[in-house]
Amino acid sequence: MSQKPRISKGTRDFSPSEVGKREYIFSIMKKVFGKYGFQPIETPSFELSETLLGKYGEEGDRLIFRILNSGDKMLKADIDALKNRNLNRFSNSISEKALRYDLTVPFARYVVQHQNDITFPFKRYQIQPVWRADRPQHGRYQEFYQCDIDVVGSDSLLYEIECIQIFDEVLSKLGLPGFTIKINNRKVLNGIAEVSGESDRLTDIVTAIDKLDKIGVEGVVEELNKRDISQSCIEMIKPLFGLKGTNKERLGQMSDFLADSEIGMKGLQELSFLFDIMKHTPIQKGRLEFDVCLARGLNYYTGAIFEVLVDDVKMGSICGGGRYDDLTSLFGLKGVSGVGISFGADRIYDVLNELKLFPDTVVNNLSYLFLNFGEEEFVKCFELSNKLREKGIPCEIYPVSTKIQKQMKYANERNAQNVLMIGSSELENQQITIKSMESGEQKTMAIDEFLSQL
RNA sequence: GUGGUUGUAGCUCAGUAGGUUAGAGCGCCUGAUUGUGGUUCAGGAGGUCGUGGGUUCGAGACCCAUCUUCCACCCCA
Repeated sequence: MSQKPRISKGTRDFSPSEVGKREYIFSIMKKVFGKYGFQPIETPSFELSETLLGKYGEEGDRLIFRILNSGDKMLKADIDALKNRNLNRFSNSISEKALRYDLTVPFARYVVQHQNDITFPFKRYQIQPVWRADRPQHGRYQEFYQCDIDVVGSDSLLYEIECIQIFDEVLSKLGLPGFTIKINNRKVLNGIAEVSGESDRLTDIVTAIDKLDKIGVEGVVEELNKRDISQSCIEMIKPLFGLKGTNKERLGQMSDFLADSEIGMKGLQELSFLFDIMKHTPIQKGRLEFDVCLARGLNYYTGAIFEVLVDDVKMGSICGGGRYDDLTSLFGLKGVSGVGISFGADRIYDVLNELKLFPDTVVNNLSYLFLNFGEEEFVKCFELSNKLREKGIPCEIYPVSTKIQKQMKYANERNAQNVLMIGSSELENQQITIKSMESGEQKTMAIDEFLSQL
């Protein structure tokens, strides 16, 4: 009985060229992260449910993949809870583990659990897949990679600066011609809420403003109305949506607006510091931009927030991040401030693909293919293949002595750069024929000469 | 989670109003070409029409369920 091959909703296979491209992205990231002193960690693909549940809000809990208990543990199923439609209780009775939903919460757990072994400030990066039971859409999957870097245990603004440097360096190294690094500060948003007399409605204001890109000024106003924000407040913050001028000018306008808010002014101070320091740093392809309307949905941010947009490509943000003050307190460790950023691997992949920025070498990794002309010839090729591999040159031998036409076709499809031929005449004269698959040219030379020119 | 949308050969898609044996292009295999690929020509293989029910004398087409795809919302990378 054969069955139709299928893969689960929202997942993808990655073929050799795709993995090659992805690894290329990761390798550049890792190199840059390492240069700034970040070290890799990994956490398990699944955690105890209690570690994850309740950390992402009600909406988030719904999207966490849960792992069904197996064996006798199934007997713990709380049938009464099911009958009473108490689904939370029922699912807890049949599941005690869940797939990782993001890298931040497991990281917080890790920091608290290993607090005595860690030297603070602790700088780590983590590149692993995460899972969400979301409904798939273009660019949204149920399994995808996250690349996070975080520093915990210091509230120094130095680390905000490093985040900006890393954004710039990674994305420039990947070849992006231009991108905007948007910066804002939650304290500024706090100040806005405070000044406009709605400080207890911060979350509502933030989620509404966050949609500005998508729904425009009128949309945001409507959204604020829907959320019962007072008219006077709306009128007051509306002008902020259209701030003009340089970063410095905009900061100036904001400082007029926030003059009466201590926290707001603190946020502006932090931002000014960042922009001042960045003057002393060579920045490559990125462009720093202060955007008061940048909000980011996540609620745990308390200081700087970041988002990166690529120029001239229709795509949402490819990176994001920010400062959070109390993430580890969820697991009982208080007073540990952190700042972290995340690279959207899938989106970056799509952008590089669209802009054709992947180098050829990422995909064409087979330098030489030996054709197979028979047993004796094969032995010679085998010897030579070892020598090429000693030099780190990727090569392969065609496995059987079949029609040359077929072997050439294989070379073509494998994207081999060159074909090596040792037939009876070459064997007799200790020679080798090299054919370039791109130009079609070929030449015959002594085997020793071939080896010495590699 | 809410509303909509899609599914026919390996891929992209035709298939009229429900009516014989479900088609095309590309790809694949074989040969023209036993030491030369990406071009050409000739031939060939490949489909339980997503799955399960139902309506009908008869279903790829109509109805229901389910899975999947894509889209909008919620949310998010």
